[in-house]
Amino acid sequence: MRSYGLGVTRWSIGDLAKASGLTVRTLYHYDEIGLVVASERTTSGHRRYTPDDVRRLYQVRSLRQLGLTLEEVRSALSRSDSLRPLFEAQLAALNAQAQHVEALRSRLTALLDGHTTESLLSTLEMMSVYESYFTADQLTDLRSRAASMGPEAVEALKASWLELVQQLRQHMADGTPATDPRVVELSRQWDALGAKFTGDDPAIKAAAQRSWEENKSSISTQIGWPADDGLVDYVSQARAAQ
Amino acid sequence: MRSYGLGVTRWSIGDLAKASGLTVRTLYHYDEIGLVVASERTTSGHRRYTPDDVRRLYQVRSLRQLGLTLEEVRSALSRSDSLRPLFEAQLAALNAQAQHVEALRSRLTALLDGHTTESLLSTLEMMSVYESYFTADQLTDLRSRAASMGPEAVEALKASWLELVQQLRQHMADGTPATDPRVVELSRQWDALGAKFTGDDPAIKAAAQRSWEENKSSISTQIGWPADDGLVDYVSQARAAQ
DNA sequence: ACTTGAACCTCCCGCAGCGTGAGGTCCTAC
DNA sequence: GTAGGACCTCACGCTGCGGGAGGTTCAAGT
Repeated sequence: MRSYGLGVTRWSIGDLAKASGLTVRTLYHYDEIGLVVASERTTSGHRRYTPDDVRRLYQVRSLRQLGLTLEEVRSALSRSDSLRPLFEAQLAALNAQAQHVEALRSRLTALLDGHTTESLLSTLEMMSVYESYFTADQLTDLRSRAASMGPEAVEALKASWLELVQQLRQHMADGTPATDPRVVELSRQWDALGAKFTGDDPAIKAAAQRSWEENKSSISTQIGWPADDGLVDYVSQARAAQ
Repeated sequence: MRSYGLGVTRWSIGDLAKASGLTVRTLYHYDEIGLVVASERTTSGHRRYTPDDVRRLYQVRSLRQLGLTLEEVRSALSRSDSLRPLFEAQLAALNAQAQHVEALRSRLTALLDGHTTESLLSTLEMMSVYESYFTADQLTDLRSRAASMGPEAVEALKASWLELVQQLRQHMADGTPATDPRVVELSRQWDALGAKFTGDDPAIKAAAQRSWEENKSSISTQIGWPADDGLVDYVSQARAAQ
């Protein structure tokens, strides 16, 4: 910082960086994109920040500390009307982000609590391959069943399952109504295949049926499958139209 | 998907994208970086994914859903030892992220609850310019005082304040001990300047003094100033050495 | 007056994880 | 034969800077 008499005060980029706690590179960047520009230059080209520039920088810094992007900061400073809507939107975004992080956390803790070290990846793979349409309890059953079935049979079932899912997604993408006979037929194959996985033990079947109904809406968030996927509901509708 | 008899099943990139819910571009990307490569190609160069490729893709997808980066996924799949340490590290990272989001949220809600629409930005600016060394209540007082002082006087004070902060940061960076006479002198200027801001109303002064002592450790987190900044403590030490 | 080291300047590449064309080839169906 | 969809390979764009190269300029000491 440097005084030129009569209260005329200018800042060099390095001093401003130290005072604000930002880096010189960051100030260059803000200058480049026109967010905080040094209003003056020395004859040799060195930036000189005026008090107005400094004030703007501190405004930018405080808005950044609320988690806004640089573009959001720019528009916040350009429009003179209320900042409240912007802040409320930001709060909503933060809430969504918090929810997302929380979902990841709960899944990870559940995984770490419930499974032995070696089974982590295989459990994950099962969860993923079977498209999250079974609960964690069911997956435990399934793994033991898979072990007794032998790897080839499991591979064959997987392939069938994947083909089913792919065809159903195709119909969804095409906008085929769930009541379409072809979709209904696929949903029956879906259930039949599910039965092969769950086996013919009536206790497991009943439990699968029950937990399916109970969890179908929460499974997607539990396992992290995007909630707007809709495949589960699609199949449910087809099953109902049967 | 396509069968070539005897259970030999290959997937085209489009079908695999539909079945997995990822985009074709994503599969290209995974192929480019060698994360999930199509083991085969047709004579014309079209990718054919084998069942092993498909399984690997689902493993990748499930690990991605836990919030791992692509590099973390790669190393997780390459090393055959336990995934538990990796998952625990990821959980720790998620916890830190949750804390960060929570801090932002609380600051925003506090702002939205406590201030009128028009004062949001000016409050933020004050908070930022005065380096978070006053509480929100004090800032309310200060704004009214600033209004009665006139803008030029306020600017002059701001400039002095910024210069002080810059010099103190410089001493901190240089490793000057807080007991150094120069630093002690600066801390006295700091207090004197603070007195100018808080005015000579003894009630405000006392409140400022009290809340300063009460809040000095929590202010940084409240306002979001990095906790490792240390400038507040540095000044406190210098004041004590006086 | 000269030197030296710190501070400053302007390019420019890099990062994660793809999105989004551009421009060309291939495959299948009619 | 041809239309349209699926596939291919570049290659640039996004966020918010970090970091380095290679060249001036400034302030202080001799």
